[in-house]
Amino acid sequence: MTFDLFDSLPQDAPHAEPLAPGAVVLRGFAREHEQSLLDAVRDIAAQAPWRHLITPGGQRMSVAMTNCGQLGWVSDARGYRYEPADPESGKPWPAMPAGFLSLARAAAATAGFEDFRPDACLLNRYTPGTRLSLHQDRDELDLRAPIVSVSLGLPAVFLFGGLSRAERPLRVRLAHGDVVVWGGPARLAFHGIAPLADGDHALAGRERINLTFRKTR
DNA sequence: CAGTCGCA
DNA sequence: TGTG
Repeated sequence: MTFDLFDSLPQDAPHAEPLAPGAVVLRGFAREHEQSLLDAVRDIAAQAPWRHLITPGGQRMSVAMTNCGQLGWVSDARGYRYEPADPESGKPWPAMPAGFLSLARAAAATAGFEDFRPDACLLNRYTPGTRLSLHQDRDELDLRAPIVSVSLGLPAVFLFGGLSRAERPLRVRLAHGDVVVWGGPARLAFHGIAPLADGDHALAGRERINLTFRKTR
């Protein structure tokens, strides 16, 4: 990886807001697809219902999760891993909608990561009070590929830290339609979501939906 | 044995 | 709220 997003980005992506080398917020990037994205989320949740996973330490996560794509992220007493089927039903995860794939690819390319081919999409549902404490996405085998994260519904404060837990994270407000991409030198950055403030979104109601695209292998 | 997507 |  020899590129630097601080140098390579802003000209062709006017709404790009660099967070760190290898990390950028694309403001409103997903907005034109808001309705079809939310429709697809409903459809996925009808096949693989939202559920609260248990951490290896035995704690119930406040975020409700489901997945689509070839593989889905799961957590239980045995640890974190990617599974080809929903452990609740034994059925394969719902297919990744074509629109999800093209949006994730376009966002990655805009951020300087060409040819992103995610094989997993984790869907997170936040309601007021829900949080996700600082963590790294390190269960993927292919760390060359970036993470692409799409925000829908209520706004949230995104915590974006460094490669060590001790570095104080930036606090960035993410609104409906914003997309964050991080990879390269930022691929293993610690990140999280502060407790969600109450509110009411015209399309999503009292919820924030986050789509996180990953290439796991 | 390392790490801890949560907690004290 | 930062750190183990």
